[in-house]
Amino acid sequence: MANFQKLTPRGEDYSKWYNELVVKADLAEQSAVRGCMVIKPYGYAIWEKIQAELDKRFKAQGVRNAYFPLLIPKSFLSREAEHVEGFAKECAVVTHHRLKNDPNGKGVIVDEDARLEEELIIRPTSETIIWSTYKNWISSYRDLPILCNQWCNVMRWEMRTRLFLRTAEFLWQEGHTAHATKEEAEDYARRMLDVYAEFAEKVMAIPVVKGVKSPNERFAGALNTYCIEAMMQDGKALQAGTSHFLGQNFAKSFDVKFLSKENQLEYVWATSWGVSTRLMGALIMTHSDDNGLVLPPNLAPTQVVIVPIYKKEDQLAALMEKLNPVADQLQALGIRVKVDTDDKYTPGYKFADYELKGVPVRLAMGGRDLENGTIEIARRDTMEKETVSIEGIVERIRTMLEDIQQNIYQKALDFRIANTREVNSYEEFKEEVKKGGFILAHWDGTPETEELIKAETKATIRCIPLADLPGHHSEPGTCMVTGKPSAGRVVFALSY
RNA sequence: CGGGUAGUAGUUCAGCCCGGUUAGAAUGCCUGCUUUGGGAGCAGGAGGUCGUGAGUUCGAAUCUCGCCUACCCGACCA
Repeated sequence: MANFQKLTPRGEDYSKWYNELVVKADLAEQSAVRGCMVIKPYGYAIWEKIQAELDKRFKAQGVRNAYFPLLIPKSFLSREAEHVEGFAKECAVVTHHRLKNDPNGKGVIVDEDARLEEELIIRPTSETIIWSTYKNWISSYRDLPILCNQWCNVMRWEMRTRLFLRTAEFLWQEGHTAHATKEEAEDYARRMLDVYAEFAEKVMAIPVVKGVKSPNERFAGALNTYCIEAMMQDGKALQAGTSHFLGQNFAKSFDVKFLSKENQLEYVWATSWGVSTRLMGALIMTHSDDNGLVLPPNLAPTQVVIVPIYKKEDQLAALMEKLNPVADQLQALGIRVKVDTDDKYTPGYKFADYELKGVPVRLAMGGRDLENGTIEIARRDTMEKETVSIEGIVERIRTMLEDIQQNIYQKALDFRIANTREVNSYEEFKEEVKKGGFILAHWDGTPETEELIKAETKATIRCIPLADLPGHHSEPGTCMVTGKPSAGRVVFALSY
C-alpha cells in the first residue's frame, strides 16, 4: 500500500509536492523509458472521464472520431515550412524495421540491412498525415466540411519532462477540420475554444481565460492560435487547450482543393484543436492541497465513499442494513459510490487514503451512529465533517456534490482574481512578475518586444484575452517597454 | 542538450570519504493474536543482480571510466 509519509507541503516545495502527489495518489509513475510515464488505473480512470465528457461535446458539434497512423513519412513533415521548423527538433525517427541476434554476444542489435528507404517520424501531431489523406477525400464543396477527431498518443522528444505536464509521449485528442470558407473555419476554431472553456470550467472546475496567442506563441503553421489559460496555485500559467485557425497553409502544402458552387477550384480552409493529458496536471495543480488530491465531483472516479466502522461481523451486518439502501439510492441517482467494507485496514487509514485520492465525499457510520440514527459526512474540499441524521442523507449528498463542484471552481477563480493585477511600467512589471500570477500590461504587438521581455523576465504573453477579465477593463494604452500604442492589455505570466 | 546532485529491501535512507566476515535501520509487506470513531499494538517472518556495463585490485556497494534513469539550474518547449 501507499506509504503514509506526509506529502511535502506546497509552501515548502511546490514542485516536490506535485511530483509526490502524482505518485502517491496513484495517478502515474515513471517508466523505464526516459520521459515516458505509466498512467496507473486511478489516473487513467480520471482521464477516461475527461475523454467521455469531451467526446460527448465534440459529437454535439458534429465531430466524428477516426484514426490516423502513428508513423508519418519524413517527407510529409517538410511540406509546410513553419510546421517542420516548429517540430523538427523534437521528433523521434524510425530508421530500421528489423532486429537480429548479436553475433558477438547476447541480445539483439539493429539489422543494418533493414534500413528504411524513407525514414518514418513518430507523430508529434498529425496535420501532415491527415492533410495528405484529406486530399483524397475532398474534391467538391459537397465533401465539406470534414470534422474529424482522433484520440491517440503523440511523441515529442522533450528535454525536460514532468509527469503529465510535459512528457515525451502523451495522450491527447486532435481535431482536424476542413471547410469551404475562411469564415466557417475561423468560426469553427472559435467554437471549439468555447467547447474547451465550457468543459474546463464546468467539468474540471478550472477557471480559464480565453484568448489569442501572440505570434511568438502561435502553433507552427497556424495563422491564428486560440487558447485557454489557467492559473496554477503557484501563480504560474498553464495552457489548458488550444484551437488553431490554419488558413490554407496545409491545403496548399498538400494540394487540397475543391470545386466550389461557383465551379471555382479553391484551397480548403483548416482548423485543428487539442487537449492532452496535461489537463491532468492542471487538475492537480488547481485544486489539490497538502493532504492530497482534490477532485471535482464531475471527474472523480468515486464520488462518495462509505466507510463502516465495526468490530465484529454482526456489527457490520447491522451497519450494512442501514448503509446498503443509502448506496443503492445514490447509485440510482447516477452517483458513483463505493462501499468499503474491507477489514484489512482501519478506518483511520482509509480516511487518510481517500483524502489523498481526492474522493469528494466520505460517509462513515459506527456503533454510536447506529444507536443515534446518525451518520458522519465529510467533504474533501473543505475538510469539514459533521454528524447528521441518516434521514435525508441522500439528498444532502447530492447537493453537497454540486456544492463541492461549485466551491472548488469559485475558490480557484477567487485565487486567480486575487493574483491578477494591472501593471503600467516596465520597472514595476519586472518586480511584479516575480511574485507570480497574471500581469495585465500593455504591449506594442511586436515579437521583438515580447522577446525582450521574455529574455529579461522569463515572462511570456500567455494570451491576448478575448474579453475583459473579472474586475478589469482593457482600454488602449501605450506599451510598457517601448511606449508605442497598444490596443489593450495582454496577459503576461511565468508559465509551465 | 550543457552545469550540478543522486541511484543500496516495495518506500525513505544509513553504510562509500579511508576497499576486507553474513550489507543495516525505519516504514511497508507476510503469519498469528489482540484491535478497529483519524494513517493501531505485540510477537515472529519473508524480502537486496548495492541502476547498468567495463576497468583497477588477491578482494569492489565502497576506487576509475562509459552508459541509463530521476531531481535541481540553464537552454529548448505547437
